Parts: sequence; structure tokens; C-alpha cells
Amino acid sequence: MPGLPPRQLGAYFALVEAASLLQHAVEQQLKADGDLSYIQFQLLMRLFGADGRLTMTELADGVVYSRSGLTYQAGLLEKAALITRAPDPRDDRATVVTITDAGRERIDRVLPGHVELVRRLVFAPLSDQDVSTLGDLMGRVRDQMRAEPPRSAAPRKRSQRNRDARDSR
Amino acid sequence: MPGLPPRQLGAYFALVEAASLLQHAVEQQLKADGDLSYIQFQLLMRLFGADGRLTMTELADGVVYSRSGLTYQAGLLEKAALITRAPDPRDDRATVVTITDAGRERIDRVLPGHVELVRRLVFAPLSDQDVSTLGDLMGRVRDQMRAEPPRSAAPRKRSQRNRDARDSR
DNA sequence: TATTGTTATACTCTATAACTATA
DNA sequence: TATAGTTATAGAGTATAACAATA
Repeated sequence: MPGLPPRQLGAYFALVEAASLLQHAVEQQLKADGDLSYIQFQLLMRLFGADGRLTMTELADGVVYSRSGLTYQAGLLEKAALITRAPDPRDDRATVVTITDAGRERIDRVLPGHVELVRRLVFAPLSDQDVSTLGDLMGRVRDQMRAEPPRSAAPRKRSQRNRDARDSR
Repeated sequence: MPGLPPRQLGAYFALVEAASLLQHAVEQQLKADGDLSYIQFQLLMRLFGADGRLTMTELADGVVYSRSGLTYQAGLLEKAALITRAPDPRDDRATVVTITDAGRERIDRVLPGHVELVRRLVFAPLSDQDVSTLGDLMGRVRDQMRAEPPRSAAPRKRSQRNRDARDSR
């Protein structure tokens, strides 16, 4: 790949391939153990860690890239009785999402296998020091991406549509 | 997340979120600049780096998780005239995939923006030393995952009906 | 018998645009 | 006018199973 020094190239490829393998393995595990997609798991975990209730937009943040995508996933979770949706008393435009007991149970059911898998796939070959370092590096990369104006440097020439969708969040 | 020490938890979350953001940003760029999905880009890159021709199974390795998925993507690339498929003279079961001039041109068109994006999103906040370290750590994680018995250890898949029946008890 | 690849099919997910309703 | 959320719909991608041909 011209334009990227070998060191960076290697790091980039390792990152991409590892992330792809990890995502695939995790999806298998969540599906098998609790019939959840990764996104559904993330949404439930977010509610789990937020004392149970969040508004749709709060819930979406960082997990899903379109409003309708969240509505779709929330619809599935609601149909499975893992969450409920109700109007927000404080803002009649918003809807508050609440995790149900069944939702918590589903997380409880899935989590041990998930933790075990992550431990085996990503942390097994790393020392405690390595883990700290990795957390630091990836944390910086993540923060960089969060801070990036998503489309700013993308060539203006081609499609205006893609940009609009992202920018509107 | 019970069962995972805070350090590991932080590293895991940073990794997952960064990977998700990166994937999304890269897909936008490839689509906008060259009308390619990430997978199609990876397949073309693989051919690009392999002196032009590979067998379907060689091509699939590490990029795609099912045979039919590769056939589908190869079909799209062939329809776009970025690759050709022909019987392998050395093994009549196999088919050899070859990148076309148009395929190379497409890569040439997409690569500058891609490199620029990756540089900005992942390498900007890292020193040269950091990059080496990251490459080392993620390389080890990747190798660990490659070594894992992919499906053999997973519990036999149940049918959807069985799962429903059990869940409703 | 095992392997390579394709096809048929059904399913999941994503995203745009149009819409309602409230701030 | 802007924001929160839903719906309709269309398209992209994925995976399993059945299949044909070759090793």
C-alpha cells in the first residue's frame, strides 16, 4: 500500500483483521447463548449500566448510525420483551426505553460466555502491562475518531447524501 | 461488566468502539470515492498484492466467512469488470480470479483517500513508537484468534424452534 | 469421500425520505 | 424552525442447504 510506511501498514492490518475476527466470534457467541445480535447486546448493556432507563437518542449514541436503525432494533428488543418503550413525561417528543427483568436475565445469561470469550481471544496473549498499554493506545484512537468532524476531510465532489445523514446526528 | 477487571474492560470497550467507528468511516470513504464495499476493497487489495491472480478459496481466506458470501461478492466485482473468473488449469474444480486493469485503476483511485483517512483517524494521535507497539499487540491478538478452533468448540447449533420452545418454559 | 464452487432461498440489517408531533 | 421518533420501502449482505463436478 503506497503512502503508508510498513510499520503503520502492519498495525493497520492487524487491527482490522483482529477486529473483524473478534466481531464475528462475539456475534456467534451472543447468538448461540442468548439469541442477541451484537447491537442488541450493546443496547441492553447500555441500559443495564444506566440504571435501567434512557431516551432513544441517548441510547443510540455511538452504537447505531441512523435513527431508523435504532427504531428497528428497539422494536425487536421490545417484541422480545427485553425492553419497554414509553413516552417521556419531561419531553413529549421523546420516548424512554426501560430494560425489563427479562432483559436483565438475558444479559446475565449471556455475559459469562461473553467474558470468557473475550478473555480467551483478546487478553490471553497479553500481559497486564500490555492490557494497560492497549487500553491507552486504543483509547486515544477512539477519542480521535469521536472528535473528528465525521466528514470534514472527505472529498466534497462525490455524494452529498452520505454526508447529510452523518452530519444530521 | 462483572468478571472482567476494569483495565481489561476499558481496553475492550476502546477496541470495540474504535473498530466500529473506523469501519464505518472507511466504508463511507470507499463508497464515496470508488463505489466499493470494504469487503470488495479487501478482495481487490488481496489480488493487487498477489500479482493479480488467486483461487477463490485463497481469496476468501480471512476476508469472508462463507463460501456463498464470496461467490456473491465476486459476482458483483465481475459484473463491475474489476475481476475475471476462469477455470483453473491445474485443478478443474477451482476457479482462478484475476484482477483487471479496471480493477487496478479502481484501487488507484480509492487508495489515496483511504490512506489519508487511516492516517488521520488512527495514526494521528500515535507516535512512531506507539505504532510499533500497537502493531505488536494487535498482531499477537490476531494470531491468537487465527489459532482458535473456529467452530469446533462451539456448541452444536440448535434450531430456532428448539430455542423458542426452551425459552418459553 | 472430500473439496471447490455455485445457486436458491430466506433472513437480517441498514438507510433514505416522508411523516407526525412536540419544543 | 428544529428536534424526537416512527414507518415504508428498497437494497445490500449473509448463511444454510442442496447441488454438480472434480480430486
